Amino acid sequence: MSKKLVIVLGPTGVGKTELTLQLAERLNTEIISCDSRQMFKEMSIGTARPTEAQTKRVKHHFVGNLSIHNYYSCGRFELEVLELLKELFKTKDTVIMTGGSMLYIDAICKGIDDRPEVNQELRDSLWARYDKEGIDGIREELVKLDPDYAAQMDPHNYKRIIHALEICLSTGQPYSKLRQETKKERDFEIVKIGLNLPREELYDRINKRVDQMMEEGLLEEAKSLYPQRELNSLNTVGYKELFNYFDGTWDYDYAVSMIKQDSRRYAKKQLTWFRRDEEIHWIAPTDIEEAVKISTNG
RNA sequence: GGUACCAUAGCUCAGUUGGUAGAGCAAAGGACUGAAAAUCCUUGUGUCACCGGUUCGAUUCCUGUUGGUACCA
Repeated sequence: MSKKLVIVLGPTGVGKTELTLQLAERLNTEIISCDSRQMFKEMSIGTARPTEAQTKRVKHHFVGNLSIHNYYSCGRFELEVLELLKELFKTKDTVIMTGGSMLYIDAICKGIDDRPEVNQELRDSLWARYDKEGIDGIREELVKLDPDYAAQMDPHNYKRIIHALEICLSTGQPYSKLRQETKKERDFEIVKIGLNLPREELYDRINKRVDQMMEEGLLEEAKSLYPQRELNSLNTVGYKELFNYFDGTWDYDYAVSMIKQDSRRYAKKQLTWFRRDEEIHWIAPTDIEEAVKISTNG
């Protein structure tokens, strides 16, 4: 019998956690989280990480397994998940993955190019150059080192320019040479279930969930992480807004309203990404029977 | 009750010396292969409060009405 990975995806706050728990119990299997922020053990309330009660119901992987100081990437995620799946498929026919990190989902489904990991010193020096010379300076450098990529990419997106330069400079060849973007074949079946709600209802849920996070103590959690606010892992909705409050640049009510707004925008961005994926079976977040049916018929 | 000012996009406001209007924010749409909850791009038709008047033509000027703000009673 062929092995199957069921991926439950959808925008933030739609109700993935609860449906996935029920689904895992019905299929007697485990859950792999596909969430680039729930991995950090220091960030619990603001990432709506599954509670202890929930992780006791079903075993979860990639939740609270990293520190905010750790470097991580979707490339590592691909390798580690494939490794884990090999183990899990020894005893399970079906494994569930859930989360909303679009690129991470793609890394598992389609694979990602082999590419060297970034050297921190090189990265720091390129950022320093960007600060000093602005986007024109780094773009000109990319035009020299990889004119093909420079011509096709978004010329305003400094993060992509910097990353392309990192690859050019560390490998000695143009970044575009390493961009294969070929889909990798998997030796297991993949089924995607998408959860969605009418936009207004989704936004209402998101707003209420932010209020709930504040009641649960997000302010204290963010306060304790404030000294490390420069870390990339903390460039995260729910934390970065409160850092502005601690700075004194925003007042409390405004910061909370911005967490809501940024969460809504994130949900919209996720939906934009998922919309073009025709493999997704869209269902209502409460429709567990349909989820079971899709998972078992495949 | 009197006087003055205001009423334009979902919000805050600009503007048209009379030829039916534009910014910021919100919102929507989109891009996307290693820091992705990141980063970046695109999008502004709205009875210009309502009823009349003047005018070839009124959102703009005038009368009145309604609502708001301030001051005076």
